[in-house]
Amino acid sequence: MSEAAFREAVHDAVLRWYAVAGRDLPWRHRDATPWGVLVSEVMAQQTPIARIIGPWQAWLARWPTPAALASASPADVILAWDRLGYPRRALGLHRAAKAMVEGHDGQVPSDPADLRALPGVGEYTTAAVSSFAFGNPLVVIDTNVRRVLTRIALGREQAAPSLTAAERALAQEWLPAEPDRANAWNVAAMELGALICTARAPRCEDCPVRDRCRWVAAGRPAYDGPVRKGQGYEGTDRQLRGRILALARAATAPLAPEVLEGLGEPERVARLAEQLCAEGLLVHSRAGYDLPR
DNA sequence: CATTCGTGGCA
DNA sequence: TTGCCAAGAAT
Repeated sequence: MSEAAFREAVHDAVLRWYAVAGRDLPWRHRDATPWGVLVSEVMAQQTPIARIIGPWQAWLARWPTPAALASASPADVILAWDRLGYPRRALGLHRAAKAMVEGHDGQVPSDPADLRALPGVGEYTTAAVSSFAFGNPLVVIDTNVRRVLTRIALGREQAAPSLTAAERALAQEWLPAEPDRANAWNVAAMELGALICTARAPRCEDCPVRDRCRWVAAGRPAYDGPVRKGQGYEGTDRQLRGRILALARAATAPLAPEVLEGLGEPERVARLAEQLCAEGLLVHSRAGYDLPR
């Protein structure tokens, strides 16, 4: 069997699997707008899908268009983001909404270059919105797709720590030529990685391509490559920033200095609070630190 | 190219 | 119990 025929056989099996096993996520509905798709993609960056469904629905109900969000205050945006994590994403979405009002007639741009220019929109999100919202079949490469292709096509457990040119070429090679099929493959490959071909404890018994997967055929050999550095969280700046912002979200008035003292060394707390101000997540007035209301 | 940037659930 | 990791982007 040629490599092209191998790919096509995998496509067929995964697409058939997706048709019956794919999740009914709200941004996949026919009435979902490009704006809804964009919001879902930004929320999903490094945050589990299960945790964003509720917030996504609330967000779209409150701000159904880029113009609606552009009119909100940064504080409302940060509060609505709640605890999805990496709150700079919320500010990025807010700035992106303003940019769409200013430069794109209040619409999510369909031109990939215009999408890519929006704050918080990188290579992945550009491709995802292009494919899922506009039917423009750019190759979508996220952590799921990387893992799926690494296992099925290369027979290895994990992809390299960072996306390589070879991986991009592989994913492009694996993208079906026919546009509709390419778009369907993009979402189906991601879904397979999310539900079956998971990082830990993959459910190979339930995999539609278990009989074709080169990793399974090789006996599921363990990852043999550069050691990945764990994220680490306890005691980090990230943790403390999160605590500062959590206090600000819960407060209805500027945070008094003594409130912040309990979080750690005053110098460090002040440094991080100032950093949060520089990023637009807080403002510093005589009364103390507060959300940018 | 390596780091930084939240939060929470689960093996 | 705790380390791992989840639809990345920016620097």
